[in-house]
Amino acid sequence: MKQSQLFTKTRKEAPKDETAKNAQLLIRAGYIYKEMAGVYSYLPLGLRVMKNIEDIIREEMNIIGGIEMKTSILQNKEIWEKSDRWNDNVVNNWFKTKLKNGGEVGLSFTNEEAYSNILKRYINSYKDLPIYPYDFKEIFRNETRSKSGIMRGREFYWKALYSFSKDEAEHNIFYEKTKIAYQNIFEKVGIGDLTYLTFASGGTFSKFSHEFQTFTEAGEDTIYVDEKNKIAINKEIYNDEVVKSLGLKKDELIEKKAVEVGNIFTLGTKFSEPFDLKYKNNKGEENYVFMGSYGIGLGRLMGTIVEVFADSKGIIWPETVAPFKIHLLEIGNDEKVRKEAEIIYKKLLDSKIEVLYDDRENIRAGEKFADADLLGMPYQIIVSEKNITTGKLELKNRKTGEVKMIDENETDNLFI
RNA sequence: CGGAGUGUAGUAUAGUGGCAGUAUAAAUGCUUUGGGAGCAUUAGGUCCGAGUUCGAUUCUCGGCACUCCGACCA
Repeated sequence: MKQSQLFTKTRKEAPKDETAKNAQLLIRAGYIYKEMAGVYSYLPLGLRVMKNIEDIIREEMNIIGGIEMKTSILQNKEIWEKSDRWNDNVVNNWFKTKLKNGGEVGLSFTNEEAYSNILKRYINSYKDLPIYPYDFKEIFRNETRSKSGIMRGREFYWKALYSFSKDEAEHNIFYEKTKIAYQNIFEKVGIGDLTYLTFASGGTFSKFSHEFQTFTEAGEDTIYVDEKNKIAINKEIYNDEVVKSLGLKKDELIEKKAVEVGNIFTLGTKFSEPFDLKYKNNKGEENYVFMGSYGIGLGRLMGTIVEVFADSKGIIWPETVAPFKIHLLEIGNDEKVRKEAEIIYKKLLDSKIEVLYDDRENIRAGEKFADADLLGMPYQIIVSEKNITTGKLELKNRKTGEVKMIDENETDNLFI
């Protein structure tokens, strides 16, 4: 993409109504636009990051048998009354609205009810199970206080998968698979080393649920970490008994601030009972379906990546999620430079390498460099008069700052 | 939801009961061109409502918005 076609602009100064680093940088760089507290629009660059994250998650979900669908945003009150979660005393952060005929609907706030209700129509026999539907979806929560930029919003985009299994044993097999899938996802988006499987409070059907917590001072959670075994315990359940039951030693645990980027949860029959979600086994006996839920907040994940990698100059995207892999900078107003940059731009496009080409005219070198650092593409290729007279290009690694001089024809195979 | 604070130009900030200033972004011209350039010119602003006052951006009250601390986060 040519940068001259991009309507967003960078800003030097952070907005006064944001203190979270992720929001400050993403707004300054033109990835997101703040609509109101806890509500952000995703601008062209921001959307590209979200889509990259979405693709990584989708791939892993499909590998473990996930099947993508899309549930509605407007939610039927009657369905939520079955699980008693329409009740304001039970759930106090719904966005509810009225239909013209006076009826009430809600903006989807989580997905258990929607899935249980739909799947009841399609699950009859043990032959129908297990199944693992999921969707990517906007979720709305009327938080009394949203904060931390895009890490805790009133409107956010998430992936939620629900597992429908015949029994607990079958459920457990899938549950273990999702742990691996989740760890793969966090590896792929670049925060694997910083992300720990964390034991958190379970529910009726299991002692623990599991969160994936990423170390960052921007996080809202406190966890106790065993770095050797790569597991952690959330402060909310941290006590001697829990430490012991997990085979850990208290004096080997380190306290850390972290953000919950994903969680997996055994639901058991909590929802299949109120929805009367049953199947017949091979003896004709009826049993409740055994459920689990598996969520990842994409905006929160994107914000976490910014928090974790940014430096004083701006954002640093891991290659896998960067809106463009390469930022091609044309330096100086020179016809020869422009022609050379155009050629390289076309070559990169032909090689299917995603490139943002800073073709803006009459912008000084310093400003282009500063913008490129703020925007945070993993590599910058610099074309200038100085470079083309020697037949070389400058390749700069945004993260390390390392600069390599490469031949013009080397661009073909550098980034495959 | 409890507590605290802030609303001034597109953005970031000064300041004042009596003509609202600076930086930056924007527009025009000239110069400049490897780390957010220089000069000149132009355009652009006091969140909304009520009250006090000769006069309110400033003081008072109400509303709205935003931020922070806490609670909540199924």
